[in-house]
Amino acid sequence: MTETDKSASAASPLDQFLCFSVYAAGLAFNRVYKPLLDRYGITYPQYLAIIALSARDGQKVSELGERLFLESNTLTPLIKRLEAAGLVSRRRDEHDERIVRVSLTDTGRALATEAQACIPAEILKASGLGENELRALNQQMTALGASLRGAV
Amino acid sequence: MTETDKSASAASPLDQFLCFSVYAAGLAFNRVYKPLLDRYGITYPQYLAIIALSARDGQKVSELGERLFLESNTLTPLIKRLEAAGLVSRRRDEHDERIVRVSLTDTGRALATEAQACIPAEILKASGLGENELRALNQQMTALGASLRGAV
DNA sequence: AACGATTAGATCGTGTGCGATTGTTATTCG
DNA sequence: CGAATAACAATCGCACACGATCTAATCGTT
Repeated sequence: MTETDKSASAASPLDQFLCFSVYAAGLAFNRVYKPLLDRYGITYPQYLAIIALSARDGQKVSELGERLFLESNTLTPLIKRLEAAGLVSRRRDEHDERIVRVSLTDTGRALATEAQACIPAEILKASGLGENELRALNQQMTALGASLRGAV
Repeated sequence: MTETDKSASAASPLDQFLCFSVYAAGLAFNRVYKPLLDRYGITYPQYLAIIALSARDGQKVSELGERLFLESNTLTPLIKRLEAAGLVSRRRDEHDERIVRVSLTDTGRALATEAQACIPAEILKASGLGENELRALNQQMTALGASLRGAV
């Protein structure tokens, strides 16, 4: 394993970039999840939104956005697709009509439960990591994200 | 710092997902890069493509795709935008007309040089990591991507 | 030479991300 | 009270990602 390793492709300057390995790992995660999620008819970001909703129902769009690091311009259409699929419901807050609260439907909650029961194990296997390694890497990536976000 | 830490948002099941911390770090990288790249009028994926091209000129679209883990359906429009911006040139291989070879123009090469001179230092700073930590994390993410890709 | 099979890239439709703007509903303050 | 302001979600335009399909060029076999 030297700097002239050709196992996958010739050495590339991209190999030196953490941003690139993160980008590429993100693409790879997406591709591993896709066939698993196709069974449920949802996309990977939709899956993340459902996980976030499974923690607490009736979250505001902006709260969901804080958890997912997304804004209404991305979330509104995504949530509407989940609504069209019958997985979530949207309703205006009765005390503040500016706010839209999102909840899982029974179907959505069942999907969240079922998906969380099968998928994580498959991902763990695909990652090639042990549970402890995965947890450690997760912490580092969480910290990295926090640093990058705070660096503005 | 307990499981009820509320510093950013209440604990979320997403916190347990490596895929999510990677996803969120990817979003965060994108947002750190955006103002830096806006000066050059390019996007983050375009920047990665230019870095990949700076290693070797005249790469095939498919070679570029192997480096970036993308396919022609994504790369063709991206490269055409770079061409429209005057940063790369596209020409058919003279021995095999199916192949399109992509090269940096002088402008594109100058941009690659300049961008690589300023940006990595800013990113290192924003990441909150030391050089060694960054290198170690990069290796782990590269390995993770390789595992996920091979797991199909 | 001629045919089908393979390869390379381009194209199309859908779903994110995101900067910028808009519309509507609360809140603040004169 | 009423006008300015702020907050919230929605909308719009553009640029990725990606499955699916298409076209054109080459290769392999006979």
